Amino acid sequence: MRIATWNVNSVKVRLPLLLAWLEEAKPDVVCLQEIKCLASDFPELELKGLGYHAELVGQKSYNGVALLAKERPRDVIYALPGDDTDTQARYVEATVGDFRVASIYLPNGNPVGTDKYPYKLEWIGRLHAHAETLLEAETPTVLAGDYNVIPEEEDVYDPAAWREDALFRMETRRAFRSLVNLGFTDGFRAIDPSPHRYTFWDYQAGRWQRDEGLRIDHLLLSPRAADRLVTAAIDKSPRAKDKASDHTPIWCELR
DNA sequence: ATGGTTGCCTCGCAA
Repeated sequence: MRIATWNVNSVKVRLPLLLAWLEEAKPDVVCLQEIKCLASDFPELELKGLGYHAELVGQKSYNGVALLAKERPRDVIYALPGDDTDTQARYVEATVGDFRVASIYLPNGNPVGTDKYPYKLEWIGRLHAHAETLLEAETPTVLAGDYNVIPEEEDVYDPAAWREDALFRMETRRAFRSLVNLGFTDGFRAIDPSPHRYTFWDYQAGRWQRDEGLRIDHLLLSPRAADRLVTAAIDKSPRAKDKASDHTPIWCELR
């Protein structure tokens, strides 16, 4: 089972690239983030044409996550539990085959010093609590998505410049580490330990051309999923194309 | 050099 995650930064704009990549990479499950549209505007028919079922939670202009799967997803939940007042479309989770898979768009949190940052920390706290529940079920689980967290210095081109950013400051990294320490494996890192492997490059200042990026999209594997990990990779090819997202897909193969 | 770009029912905001 090949499971991928990709922040597409508008599914409408990215649809030609997305369809081309699905045909080439043939993932069984794809978690999308920042679809930036209502469910009624989601290109369900085009994706069905390539054999993908879609489960999603949409929102106008911002956020929005989807889960695409060749097998029909079951037992879908459309929000991260723990706060019924949170209306931001950032979480969808379902069972595909014998895996539980979540598509996650964790809040960015910038600028630090506004209410955006405590919202990010609270969101990670809710994810931590929910992850504990998921682990108790002992179903092989993959929490995939844009975490907006740079885990280590080697995951950013200029750690000093990013030290106080919401994606990298110590409080953020500690919260992420605490989530991982519940027993998850960073699926990409388990396969490729080399530094400076990025999943995001800012559109500005020639960051892509200079390979000055961030590793902020992650596949967190529960112990039973990690036991089945065969390989994982970042596919940089979509980032090089015209009309690219600022993120590129990462995927893992689980036997 | 506080630059630069993309996407949003755009004229500011989020990333």
